[in-house]
Amino acid sequence: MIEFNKLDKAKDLMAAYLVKNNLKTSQNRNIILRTLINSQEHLTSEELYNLVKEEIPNIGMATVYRALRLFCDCGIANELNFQKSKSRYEPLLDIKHHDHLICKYCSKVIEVCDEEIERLQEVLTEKYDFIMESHKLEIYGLCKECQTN
Amino acid sequence: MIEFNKLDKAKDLMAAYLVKNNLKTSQNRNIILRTLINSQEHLTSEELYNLVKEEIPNIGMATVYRALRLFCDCGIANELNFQKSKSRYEPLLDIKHHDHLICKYCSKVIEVCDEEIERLQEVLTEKYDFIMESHKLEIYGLCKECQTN
DNA sequence: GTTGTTGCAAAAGGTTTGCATGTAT
DNA sequence: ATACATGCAAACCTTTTGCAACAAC
Repeated sequence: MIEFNKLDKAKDLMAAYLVKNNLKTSQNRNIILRTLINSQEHLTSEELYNLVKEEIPNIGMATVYRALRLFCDCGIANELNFQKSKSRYEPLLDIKHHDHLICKYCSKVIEVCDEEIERLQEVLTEKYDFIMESHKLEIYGLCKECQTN
Repeated sequence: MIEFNKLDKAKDLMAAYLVKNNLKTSQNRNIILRTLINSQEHLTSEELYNLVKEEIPNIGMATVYRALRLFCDCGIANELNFQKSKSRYEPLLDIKHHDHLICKYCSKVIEVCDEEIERLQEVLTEKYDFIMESHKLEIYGLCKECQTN
């Protein structure tokens, strides 16, 4: 059984995008990409910046932002806006659309998927002659662990 | 048939909140409240500020922000964050929880409600032993009118 | 050699806060 | 008379941008 390698797939996606847009490869961007993909969390730009800084001490915040925008354009990452004025980013590879349960107390994010809700959303939008391009469902509350505290 | 008066209800809610927290009434805040409630749109703070300015030319932006925070604390209004770094506010009175269809082209917001989706969200959260406190469903796409353009 | 990438600093954009003054109780 | 509300300006925080130096092709 061959283990699927997310990072390689991300690199391929990015390489194709770079070629298509006449952009150049860069060491820094590759490291930012690896750091984002290997982290299983939904990082803020600042968290990602701090992680990357361990490897590239003099990296600039702007470089991280520019890389993140490029990853979103490639389809490698997704920008999430759970709360005002602080974006988080999630790798997008080979995951179906999913929703988020967000714990208000520990800030943990649980990814969930419900086919029936997805289907009903389509029915709902059709009722309004609305063409759905994307959607997000966020449920805020108290996770299992925080309930005991 | 007596028409339900949203503004009066909002005023009552606010009055109770002010008393409970030893706050004072204010002319400006009342005008901001009326302007918000009477507008049926999802205003940004700036849009609200500009509307209020017609009545109180020298009103400050800070006053609008302070009022909006208070309205949210009262349960009179709800802060929406459809896109990064620009909040919109909707009056909350006597409306059931609802979701939003947001047109990416004309920025129109359609309020919708689907009981079945609401119910399935409860089932979903129970599956994860998650206690839901609030949730939001936002569907982005192309509204009926924009499809013909 | 040309052009994209980077770090830095400055700017931008939305929101909040400090402070002296005004206003409600 | 006390303490909250206000307008103004400055501060704040996240994100973007201009620019000269650097790196990839």
